[in-house]
Amino acid sequence: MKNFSFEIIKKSSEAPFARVGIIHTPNGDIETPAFISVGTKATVKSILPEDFEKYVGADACLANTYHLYLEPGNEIVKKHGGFAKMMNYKGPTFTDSGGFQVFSLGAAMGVGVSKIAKRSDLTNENIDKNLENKNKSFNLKDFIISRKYFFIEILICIFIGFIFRIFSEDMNLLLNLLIMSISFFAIDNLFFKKFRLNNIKKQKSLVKISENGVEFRSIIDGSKHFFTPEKSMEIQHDLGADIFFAFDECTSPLANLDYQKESLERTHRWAMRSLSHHQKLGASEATNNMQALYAVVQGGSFNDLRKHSAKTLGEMNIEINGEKKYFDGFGIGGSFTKEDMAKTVKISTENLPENKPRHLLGIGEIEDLFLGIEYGIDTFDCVTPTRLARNGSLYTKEGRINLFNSKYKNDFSPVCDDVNCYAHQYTKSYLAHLFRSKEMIAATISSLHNLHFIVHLVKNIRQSVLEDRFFEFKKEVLEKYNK
RNA sequence: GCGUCGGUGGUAGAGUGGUCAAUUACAACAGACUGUAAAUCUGUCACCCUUCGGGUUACGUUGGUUCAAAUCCAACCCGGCGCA
Repeated sequence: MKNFSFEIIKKSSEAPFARVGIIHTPNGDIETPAFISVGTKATVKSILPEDFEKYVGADACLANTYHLYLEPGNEIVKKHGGFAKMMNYKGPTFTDSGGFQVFSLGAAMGVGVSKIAKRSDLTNENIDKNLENKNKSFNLKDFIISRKYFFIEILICIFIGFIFRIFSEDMNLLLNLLIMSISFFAIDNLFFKKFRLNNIKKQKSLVKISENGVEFRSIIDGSKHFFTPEKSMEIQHDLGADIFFAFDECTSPLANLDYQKESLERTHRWAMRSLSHHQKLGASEATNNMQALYAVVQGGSFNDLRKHSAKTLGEMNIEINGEKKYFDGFGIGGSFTKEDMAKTVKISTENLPENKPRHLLGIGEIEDLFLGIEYGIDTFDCVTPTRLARNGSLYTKEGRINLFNSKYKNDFSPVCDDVNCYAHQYTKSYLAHLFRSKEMIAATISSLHNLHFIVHLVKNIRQSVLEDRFFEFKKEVLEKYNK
């Protein structure tokens, strides 16, 4: 059984940052660049773990701390000997720290913000609105809109106020107003409750961030849980992945510079606490392995912050018995616009130590994979292939298709023209039928296909770097895909 | 034959005098999805005009009452049930 290490086999002669390497882990090697499939709750959704190994040909998979902590609970996972054993998966594994849920259940909750923002959304107005949402829990406008007969209620109250005035003419105006407002709430609650429009109510954030950590509300039952960097480390030690991440905050793309700065510094302090607690915990009790810990570079779309973050985390260390312990690798996280992605990734990687692996968190569209590799990314993970697959979208060399479109009812061509792909043996028409009739294996076949497609695309990009024809391959693939 | 209940958009099924081109669900047709609140979500869904908006025809058929009818009345047609 090997300990964690990373070796670079070749640096691209064309793209100055691109490289080919191997990450050695106790559970096998990952030939980089590689796409890591996501299996949030210790299952790659809709696929049997054995089929995942057999048909996808992926090098590794990634699970999530927050989700496994809530269900079935890290103690239970630990008793299985880690999540990989639990799901009978034999390859290398990752766990995410729960840092992404700080965003997805927090700033993004019910607001319709994705971590990849469109530049058009990044107006000052939206950024201000984002701040407002954070500061205000009561919104007068929503209060009024949600009451269908608000003005009738007001009229009734004014009428009541009027009557009171008639009966005692010397009544204090303030008292009169008080009576009116009390009667408003009384009437509102007694008679107009059923006319409230609840769908206007925004869903509230499920997280509260403080210096010490993050208070989460369970998405399952609403119960309160407090994550600190130490707690995240402990859970991830129980989950027993080969590679895991320091607890961080994934900020909203709508956050302004001041907030990004404040959050970044906190994420750095959390990184230090993660590193030190990881060393204190030692080898994972679940697996008896010393896991590899990655820090997460943040800083949004701001160049200075990204550079600062990469440098700080790259140098961060803790001295144990006279030996300095550093992070084993680095994740690049956070949010940015599509346009800023290249710049952001480049600034991050060029300021990180060269001999350590870099993982681009949650990125995985076709163009982005080329982009990431071009700028020195070694591993990716992304939910897109499996989520799209479940929703009826498939990757093809000619672009993405939606199998729900009526034209596929009569399309008898194979789902995939790669004979090595499991989906090759079925027609699009059949798969379209499975989707329309809501049959479960629609998701299975599609997920196998999409994962196979992406995993092998990255493998092919790796090969193209080895053969010094990265740009040629990129052009060939993207031209066809975006046609 | 008598009695009784009913006939609403592709389907199921609300509405029972103006707020109704008609709630809702399903189906259909599109779109979205980037460290998984996601087998999810959004939009369109009578016809016409250029969007706001406006116009036309529509709740079995025909006629009536009314300023106003899917909604009330009458006759007819069709269906379920009960009795002969």
